[in-house]
Amino acid sequence: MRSESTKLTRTQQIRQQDLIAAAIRVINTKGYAATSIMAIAKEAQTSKSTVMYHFTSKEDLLAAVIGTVYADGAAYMKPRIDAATTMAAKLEAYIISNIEYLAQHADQIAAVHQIMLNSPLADYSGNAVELLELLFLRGQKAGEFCDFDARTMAVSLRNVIDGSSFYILENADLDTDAYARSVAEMFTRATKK
Amino acid sequence: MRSESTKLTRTQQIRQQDLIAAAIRVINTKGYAATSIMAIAKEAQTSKSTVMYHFTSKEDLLAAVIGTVYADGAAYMKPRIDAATTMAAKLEAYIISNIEYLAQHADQIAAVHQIMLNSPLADYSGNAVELLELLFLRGQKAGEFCDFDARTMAVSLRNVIDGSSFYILENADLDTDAYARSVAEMFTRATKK
Amino acid sequence: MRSESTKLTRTQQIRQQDLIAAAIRVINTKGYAATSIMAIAKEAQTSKSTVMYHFTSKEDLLAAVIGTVYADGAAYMKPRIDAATTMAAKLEAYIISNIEYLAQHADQIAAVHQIMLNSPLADYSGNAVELLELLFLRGQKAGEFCDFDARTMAVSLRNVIDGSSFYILENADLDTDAYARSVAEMFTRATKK
Amino acid sequence: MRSESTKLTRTQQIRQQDLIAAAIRVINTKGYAATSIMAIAKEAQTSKSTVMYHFTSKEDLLAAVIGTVYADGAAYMKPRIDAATTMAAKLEAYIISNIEYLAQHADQIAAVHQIMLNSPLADYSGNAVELLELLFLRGQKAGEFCDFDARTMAVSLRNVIDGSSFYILENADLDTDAYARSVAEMFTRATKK
DNA sequence: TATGAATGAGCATTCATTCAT
DNA sequence: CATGAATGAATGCTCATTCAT
Repeated sequence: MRSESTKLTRTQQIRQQDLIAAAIRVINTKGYAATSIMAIAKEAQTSKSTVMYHFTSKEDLLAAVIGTVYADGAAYMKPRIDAATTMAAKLEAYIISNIEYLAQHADQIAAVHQIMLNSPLADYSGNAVELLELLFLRGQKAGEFCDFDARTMAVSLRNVIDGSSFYILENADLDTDAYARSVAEMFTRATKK
Repeated sequence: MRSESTKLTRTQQIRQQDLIAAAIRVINTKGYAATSIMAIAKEAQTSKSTVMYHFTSKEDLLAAVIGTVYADGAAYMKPRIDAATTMAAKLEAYIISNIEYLAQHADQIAAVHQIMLNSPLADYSGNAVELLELLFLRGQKAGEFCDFDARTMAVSLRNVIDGSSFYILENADLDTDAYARSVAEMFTRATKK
Repeated sequence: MRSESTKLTRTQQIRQQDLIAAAIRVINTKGYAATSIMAIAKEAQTSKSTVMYHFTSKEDLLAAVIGTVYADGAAYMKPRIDAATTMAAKLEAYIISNIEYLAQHADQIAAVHQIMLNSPLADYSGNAVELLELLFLRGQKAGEFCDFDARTMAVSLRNVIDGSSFYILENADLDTDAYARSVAEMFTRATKK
Repeated sequence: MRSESTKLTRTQQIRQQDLIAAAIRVINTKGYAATSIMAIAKEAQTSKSTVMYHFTSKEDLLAAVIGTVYADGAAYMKPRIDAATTMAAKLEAYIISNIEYLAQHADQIAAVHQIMLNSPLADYSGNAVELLELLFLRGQKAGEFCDFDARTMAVSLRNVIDGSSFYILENADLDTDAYARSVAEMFTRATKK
């Protein structure tokens, strides 16, 4: 869709980020259905044509929104997971860092969810379930985890985390750290030997 | 909107069910955003006007989709949960009967989810979380469950179950009974003393 | 358009009059643009199809509304004009009986106006101007009226009378008898030798 | 609705005037009810979308039609009325200048009438009747006019003038100067002592 | 690099009309 | 006599996209 790796001017990058930010704001403010290029342009104080100039298509812009958020999320989580040595610790790090990231970027996450629910864009979450499944299998092989269906556990964990963003968004006064810890404990309990 | 009193002709009922089924198929196939009356009509092999003749508005049709699905879900689960005597057994019955129902009506459920996420049609799910929370609190008071945050657990369980319909839909060959049992075991382990 | 002189059943006549009355009510209540066959049917407590059964087309029904009102008006005015012997007296009788009729059937007249303004239905007012022009010419030949352009006078009088129905409708508390007399005096003055 | 500040491109102004002219033609040709955006677009030899691009809504376009017409009518009449010194002369100036203006812009005026009769767009005619009534009352107080109901006379004069635009439009070969003089004479006669 | 103009496709909805019963 | 069902055409309007500048 979008020009993948062509070098972008400094200004170009800034504009694109502006537009992505505007798109996120519009989605969360007006809802996905009302998120037209026109609305995004107005939010970013430019013209429709300018948005199209930078992204060539609506799908392209929306994909960029998803891409940006996913990359950020992974960048935040990876070092925290890597730092943990045992599989159980990695699981805990995964859950907590993921929910932390969610809580800090609730609006971006919500926007991404809306996009993915409405347009059958290439499944960016992609191998998230598979990677988790692998983590569980390794933990079982290492004797850290008890016996359970690794795939079901992986799917369930993703469902819990993905659902969390709505829960957090709807309960602004929630203690998200406590919530993250609760979920981590729950899965620790559900997996430990 | 639609006829309140069930004075519907035979043909009317049949047509309406046809159209509801078509709507469900379209939502699951093309996504909510692409679910236009035209698309539904084409799926049902009729004309746009015929759809409007039977439902007066898009919202009416969508509400009918939700309405037909929600009622019997509860009807299926309730006796199964009531039959269980301990809270732990009730939890297991809840999870298994819910996922069973989901599996048997996966496409309808998925469609309902999409409608409810995208349009603010009366929140039918209502107090599902609260009822679960109550179940967990009672189980803890009865000494059946260990100590955990009942609300987080309730939210997580609903997230896992709600997410399941998409998972089941996307994995047609999944052994849903085994999946239901896995999820039940997982929550049994996460809650048991 | 409509079956002109075929004998109508008693019930048929009643139904048709019901529907004409309903149409007038709808036009005055909801405005011409919202006057659909459906709306008329609802007002008359029947179905769309029944309206179509009695009138075959919307245009037909609307023409019937105009026809009914015009016939009534003429029936009311003619004896009063004929009773007058001089042309000046006929003019006065014309103006006063016309405005009287207008005042007593304000809603019907208003409906007719709306229909005629919106649909280019055969000009039912037809030769109203010509007949008036003739009256003026005869009055001038008889030496009752002064010298003026008979056509302009005829057109002006029709404009004044036609405009009156709106004025009467908008000023419910108007003394219509006094108003009718004022207009009659005005034209008497404008035409007398 | 439309741009308030007159920052319009050259092309924009031209296009807008084209479309306003097309709208007037359609209203007078096909009647208000048949005046759809599609019909206007076809008349202007463009597409529906282009009309919407320039006016954002049908109401907006129709309001623009009214707006462009109303202003200069008053501008044309006022100096002519002010130049007259007696009330009788003012009345004559009013009638003649108004019908002159009408005759020169018959189609625009007729279109405006149709729009205002059918949609409740701000009542531009406003206090026209009241102003005329005042003129008559002053003339009576000054001893120039005879005794008559000033309001009825005012309403009648407006009805005659307003009706004139249709009459002029339908009789293209009418000598409008003579017509204007006839009407003026008629009201002079009807009001003079 | 940015944008004004234009447009075709699509949307939900309304409506007059036809047809079979 | 009356009506339920069905439908094509049209309406105002939105939108992504193209193109010339």
